[in-house]
Amino acid sequence: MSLRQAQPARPTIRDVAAQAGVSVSSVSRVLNGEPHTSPELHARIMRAVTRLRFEPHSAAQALRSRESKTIGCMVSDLSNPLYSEMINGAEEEFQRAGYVLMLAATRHEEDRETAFVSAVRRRRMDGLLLFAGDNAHTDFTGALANLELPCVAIDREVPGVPSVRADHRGGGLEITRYLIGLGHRRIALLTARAALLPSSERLAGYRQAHAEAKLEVDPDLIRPQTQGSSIAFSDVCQLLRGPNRPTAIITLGTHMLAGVMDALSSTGLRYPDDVSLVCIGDTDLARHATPGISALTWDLDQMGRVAANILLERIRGGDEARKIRPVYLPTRFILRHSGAKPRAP
Amino acid sequence: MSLRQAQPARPTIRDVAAQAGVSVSSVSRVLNGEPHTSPELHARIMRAVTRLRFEPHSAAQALRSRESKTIGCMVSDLSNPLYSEMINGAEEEFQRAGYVLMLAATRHEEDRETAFVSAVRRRRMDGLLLFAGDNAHTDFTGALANLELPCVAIDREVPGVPSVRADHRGGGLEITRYLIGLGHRRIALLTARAALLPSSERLAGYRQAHAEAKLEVDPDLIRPQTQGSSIAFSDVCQLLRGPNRPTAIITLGTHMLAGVMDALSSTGLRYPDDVSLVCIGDTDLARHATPGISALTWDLDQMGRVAANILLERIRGGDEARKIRPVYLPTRFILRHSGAKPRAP
DNA sequence: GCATTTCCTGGAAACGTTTCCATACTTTGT
DNA sequence: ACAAAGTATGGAAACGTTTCCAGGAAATGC
Repeated sequence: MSLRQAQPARPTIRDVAAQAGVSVSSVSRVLNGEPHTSPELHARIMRAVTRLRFEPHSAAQALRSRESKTIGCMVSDLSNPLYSEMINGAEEEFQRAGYVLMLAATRHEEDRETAFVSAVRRRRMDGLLLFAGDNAHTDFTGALANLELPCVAIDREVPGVPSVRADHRGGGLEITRYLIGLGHRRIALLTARAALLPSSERLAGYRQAHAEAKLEVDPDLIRPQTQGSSIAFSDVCQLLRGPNRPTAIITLGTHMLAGVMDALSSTGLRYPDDVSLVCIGDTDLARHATPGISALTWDLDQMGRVAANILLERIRGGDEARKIRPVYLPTRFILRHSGAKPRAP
Repeated sequence: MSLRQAQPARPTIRDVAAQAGVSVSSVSRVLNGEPHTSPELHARIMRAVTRLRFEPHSAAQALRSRESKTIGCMVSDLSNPLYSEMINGAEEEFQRAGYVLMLAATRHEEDRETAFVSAVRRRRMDGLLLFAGDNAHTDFTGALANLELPCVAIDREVPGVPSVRADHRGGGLEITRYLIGLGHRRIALLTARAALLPSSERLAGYRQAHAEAKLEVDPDLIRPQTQGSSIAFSDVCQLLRGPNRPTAIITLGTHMLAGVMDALSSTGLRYPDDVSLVCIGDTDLARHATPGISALTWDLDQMGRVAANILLERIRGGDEARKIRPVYLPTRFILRHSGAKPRAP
């Protein structure tokens, strides 16, 4: 008598075949819906399957058939609502197509990224969905190139990999134009590190708007943030207390708006009178702050779904799977009451 | 010449053995760090492994060794930040232990729940992490009982399954006592459906606080919400416009606070003067609304980690894996300025 | 110096599917 | 009526590991 309780052995396809009095191959054919199976055979086998509560062993299936019905999904941070909403949409599409999602959070560490790529290879996953990540991780993108696996990137540029992106450049352009149009000349930009595609794109839009208006960009006003609200807080305090302070702030990062608002109350300044504000993401905070905060947003759920479907298409090996030109989703600027003309100095 | 490019065959353990001039079993032993392997053998094999870039096929491993190094994770809604933060913590622990997370969003549909349990069985996952779900889904919990698999539930009651729970009862008690202490007698409770454990527990706390103060609970003030902010909005409007309106509102659901705030501005009422407010979750909105909103919260990341480690412990089959008494994590009440004495009627 | 144990290694049988091939039986075309 | 083509089934060989078993070499006990 062993310590570990002997598990009641699970039925195999062989048991089903025996129970139904047919061959193993017939069971496999019926279960996979192949043609050339008679109705009686089908019925007999299905009866045996339900009686024995047979469930095929997917490792065996994967081993033999060389597909795991599994999608890898790599994201820097699962708790970022921007990402989790996209994943939510993508997962729904994968589920519908019979795939299961395998998730890994990389926390922007290249080691974890390569480790996950390794897991993707060993597990023979059928596809890989990549979320925004650091462009500087070239070892990783190199490993990816050798992967020979259907991939789709979301808001990330990887050579040879098709991507789905929000039009962050256009969005950055639009909000900067808006602020410049109000009369602002010193517009601070709080953004994530430029190594992330959305940040660099928005920055490009910001610069373009300045160029159009023949304005110089003061590099001191561009503040890449490595973390969330805490860093934004001190950075903004410094900006606002310094000489020649900005008259508008664009905050382009999850949770960063909170830091900015802290900094405002800490310095005793108010929006929109003292500074104009524009943030990213149509969050509860942006919507319900008083006054409401103008926000740049786009359809996250949709973005996840689009990416998932492109990936599924690639896995199925459709001909159009060849094209790797990025797909762009539009951004939308929600105008609220956090912007005003700058006061005369 | 076939259409599909012939993939360069990946090396198998046999290739490694040939390359190193040893037997397949020796390669397996070395790779799995078993004892009784000489240093030279080890070196020769590792050299062959790196030269060939060998990566074991995990389906084959799973088939033979009967463990998939995979954890299933079932959650109703991935985009709910409460959940995604817990998952984030749990995933980190699993990653550290060499497991990969397989995720499924069930959207509270029992079909999807049972479908995922089936996937868990077919894929021979090593464990299952269950997030808050509908207690009424007894078919599902029944299927779970037959699963014979290490499980841990988070904020969910499943017979025979150990769980990790926040002390929602205590939290509900604390905030209701606080409001009663301020003098409130008509306290509305907006909560998710009572079929979810956190809701029912908080409701119990709410009732207990009333009982302690020898107060009747007006059932009309308890408003289970099926959806997010939109429903809360109309429900609160109705409550506030009706006769004998509540003097305090407890909102216990993600995004529900936003709906309540909409309802307030729509009815022209203000907090804390006209109504006191308490919400769940230390969100950006609660923190930065003016005035700040008192919130009931707990450590989500920690909760995910604790659950993950209990599950890992169970998988390893430790003796103490037997105990299934729930583990409780404390809640914390963050007092801000959304509460005041009710005005004299 | 011989019997026993311990250490290292190789051979081969699983694990549970899918898929190729062969075969017996039908149908179709002429 | 006979060849050819098609349909339904079974047998057996993969797929790539781990693990059991056996056996030779080395170390240990007397």
